[in-house]
Amino acid sequence: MGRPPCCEKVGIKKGPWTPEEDIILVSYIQEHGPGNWRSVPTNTGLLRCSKSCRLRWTNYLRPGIKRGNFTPHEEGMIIHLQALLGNKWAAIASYLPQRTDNDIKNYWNTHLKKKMKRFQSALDPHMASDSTSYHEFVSKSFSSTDKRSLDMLNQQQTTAYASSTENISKLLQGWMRSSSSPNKSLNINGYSSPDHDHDQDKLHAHHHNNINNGNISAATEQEEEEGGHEHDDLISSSDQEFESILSFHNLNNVVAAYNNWDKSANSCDQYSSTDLKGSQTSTTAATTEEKLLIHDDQNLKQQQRSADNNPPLSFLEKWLLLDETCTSTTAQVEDQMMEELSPIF
DNA sequence: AACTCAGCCAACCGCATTCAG
DNA sequence: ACTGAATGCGGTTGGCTGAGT
Repeated sequence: MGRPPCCEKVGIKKGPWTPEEDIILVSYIQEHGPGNWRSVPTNTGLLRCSKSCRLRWTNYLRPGIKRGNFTPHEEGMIIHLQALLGNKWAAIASYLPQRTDNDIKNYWNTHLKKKMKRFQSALDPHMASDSTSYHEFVSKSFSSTDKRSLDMLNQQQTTAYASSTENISKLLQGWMRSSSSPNKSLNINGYSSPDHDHDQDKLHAHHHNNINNGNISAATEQEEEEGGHEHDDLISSSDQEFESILSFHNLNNVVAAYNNWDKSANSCDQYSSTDLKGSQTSTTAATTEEKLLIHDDQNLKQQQRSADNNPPLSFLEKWLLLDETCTSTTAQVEDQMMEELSPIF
């Protein structure tokens, strides 16, 4: 016969997780590692279904998850990947390891889809003649070479847990806060670090400045050339930003920027590697996370080795890979990128 | 101050695939 | 080889929150 049932339907708790439950789950996974979800509710005493435990871990408690404040860079990646892969959120999330598929899916449904709609409706009068949808438009911007690049990238990388214990410490801090101030809402969103959010806001604002400082995309240019000013009002600033994200037309600038960027990416790789080593030595307990860290370091080295044996990466690969291996200095690199790629972003 | 409404997001549901027995 | 549970994944929903009236 098959396996015994994973969990009984009766006595299973549903709804939002409490900080106490989170702590129980996190400490169990720290001890035993993620996986074997069936045994989690039994061994922890949590009145949750194994499925619920796995979801809670992967979507919220897993270390290294970045929450909220999607950067324009991430937006661009999501838009391109969605155009390429469709609603394969797990596949898209594999290129953005700091984001969960649920997070990306939510962000797409609540923000990007609307932007797309506005963008499309603003462009429609021009697109109507050749029935080009935004999907086709984006796909055209994204060459078949890039599709191959994505496949290559998928083979090269393994999904890696980020090296920080940020989430767990936030969890503990949030729990301490909520314990000491019972009136305070136990809203799990409260775990997010205000400093982090602040930095993200600054970064976001910076990107917006760069974007809004006069980058006219191909579509807008086309409109101007055709004297289609009647739709100017329809294209909001966010649409312009959006078009900028989609536009890969100024390839000369891309190549120039890429050459410079390549250097920063290399130094960044070193950075992340030493970061990992540093964090390994600084922790004393041999936690599961440490094991994952060591695993990650090995993966990183393996990636670097395999990269040495492979042909030069395309611009897109660098873009994507950089985001994977260099999260600690993403802000710096993005700033540099935004300056260098100003005609595009 | 009270109410309504829309936006957002965590979590659930159900289907498809994988895999243990 | 077969069965059925475990797992993965995408779609959907319920409840919270803040803005508007």
